[in-house]
This record gives sequence, C-alpha cells and structure tokens, in this order.
Amino acid sequence: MILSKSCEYAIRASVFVASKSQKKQRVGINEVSEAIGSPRAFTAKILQTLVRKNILSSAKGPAGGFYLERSDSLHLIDIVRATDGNGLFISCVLGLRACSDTQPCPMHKQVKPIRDQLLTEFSNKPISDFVADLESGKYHLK
Amino acid sequence: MILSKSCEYAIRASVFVASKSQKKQRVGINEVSEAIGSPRAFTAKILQTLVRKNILSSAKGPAGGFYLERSDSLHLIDIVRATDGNGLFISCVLGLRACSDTQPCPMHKQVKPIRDQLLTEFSNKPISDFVADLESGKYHLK
DNA sequence: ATAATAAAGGACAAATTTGTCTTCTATTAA
DNA sequence: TTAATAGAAGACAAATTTGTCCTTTATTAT
Repeated sequence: MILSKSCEYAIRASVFVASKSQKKQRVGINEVSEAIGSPRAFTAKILQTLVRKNILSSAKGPAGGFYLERSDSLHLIDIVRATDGNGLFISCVLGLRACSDTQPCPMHKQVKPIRDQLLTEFSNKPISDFVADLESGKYHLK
Repeated sequence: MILSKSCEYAIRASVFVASKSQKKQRVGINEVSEAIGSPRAFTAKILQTLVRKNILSSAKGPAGGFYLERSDSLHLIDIVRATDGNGLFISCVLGLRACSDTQPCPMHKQVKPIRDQLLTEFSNKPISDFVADLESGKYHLK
C-alpha cells in the first residue's frame, strides 16, 4: 500500500463531495460513506480533519453537509499531504536519518527520481479530473 | 514511509549479515542490532522470519549466529517481498478493489510506470552492492 | 554428561491505525 | 423558542505494528 487507509478514504470522499459540489449540492456524512463504501464514523473523523485543514468546507444544521469551495485549485497532493504527510516523498528507504543528497544511502540515487515523479503526478492531478472520470462512468468510488 | 519499519530493519540487518558473511563470519543478534541501531528482540523476530523464508541462514549454539549463503542471488526485492509483501507494487492508490489495467482508476495510468520502475530498481539491486558501499565507507547502517 | 552459548518460540505490552458510539454545538424552519 | 437536522468533539474499542521478556531447543566445547 502506497497510501494509508485514511488517505484512500479521504481521496474518495473528497472526489464524491467535489462531484456533488459541482451541482451546488452539499452532502451528509451518511451519503458520503455509503457512496465510497467506507465506515461512517471513521469517515466523519477524516472529513473533520480535511475541513480543519481547509481542504473541504462544511455546514451544520438542516441543508448542511460537506462541500468544496476551492474545486479548481485542489489537487491530489493536497489530500495526501493533509492525511499522510510528506514522508512518502522524503524519508529514506532504509530508514537512515543521515540519508540525503549529500550523504546518500545506496538506494537514494535510484529512488529519488521515482519519488519525485510520484510527487509530480500527485501535484499535477486536479480533483476535477477525478470528478470528470467519475461522471463519465469510467470508474466507481468503491 | 515507503517501507515498513520491520522492512527497513530487515534490509539493514541483512546487509550487515552479508557483510560479515563475506569474511566467513557469523554474527549474533546482539551484534546485529547494535550495528544497525534497532531494538534487539524485535530484530531477532525479523531475522527469524527471514531465516524461515530462506533469505538468511542461522546456526544455534556457540560459534553460531546468522549468515548468508545465497549472497550472489539475494536482491533487495527479496527482502521487501518477504517482509512487506507485494502490495506496494500492485494495490490501487485509491484502494479500489476493481482497479486493474482493464478497469483503471484515474491514477492507474500515471502510477503504474512509477511502481514498475520501483520494482525494477529493487529487483536489480543485489545486496552485495549495499555491502560494497558499506565497506568503502559511503554510508552507515544507522 | 554438563555447562555455556545462541537462535527459536511464545506470551505479553506499548504505540499506532482503524473504527464505533454518544454527547455537544450550530443552524434552519416551523 | 422549540424541534429537527447535521457536523464537531470526545471517550472508547478493535486490529495491526512495533517492541519486550522469558523459556525452550539445538549446538559446541570441556
């Protein structure tokens, strides 16, 4: 697994919220967890942190729910960083603290471009792309 | 983190054992954990599983310890597979079970070559390379 | 045979991740 | 202003990963 379970849920939930947001709709946590096939309460926690980190927005009360304001600027990398942090892109494969460009472990040279590529792909992937593919039925969220 | 802590320890321990094995020496668990800066008992468990999976060999009793027989054929990928399994190279980024080449998630096309590249680098990296770099002082195991 | 050595194995414990449940707070509408 | 709705927040629990400790088993040398 490249990403944590929390991060997978976070991405799928955000895509679903983004999709509904395009149609000016807010979605409740029940609808979200049902749509992406994830545990309801756990997903609520994850969305909570996404809201706290300004990835998503939410409103309480009737006609409330989750929605997306920054739908253009939001990219996959934002969600990954918010839930899993930056470790995937920087921490040494062997777990050596000293490892760096100037003091590389024996895998550093080989792994760095791969990680950079992953970072690039994640950075260049807008959530709107996920929404488009979802709505044209190219894949399902669970 | 790309690899689990167990896997990081497994790699570093194997490199240390391989290094000593080249000099026809066996090493005890104390020496190993001291050399790589890992918890002794936990490392013992990890080496146990590596022995069970025929990555390393071991001998009990005085003058016993861990050693490496297949030092030429052993590659990084073998240790990664033995401890973390194959998930890093196959499981969907979004955690979708349906995801595959024929039914790809929106990141599949982008991530696949990256994972394949990682697999290739891991597969083409013999442990003897780690040993060589270690002995020429290019890096340290903790 | 016996003692010493060192890995194997099992039970247990801490930490982290994943997941649940209940109560609190804010918002809306009647 | 009250009732209903829905997210926020906190305490708790299960599962997994990481880590410890103690006993057993195998080997070697005396």
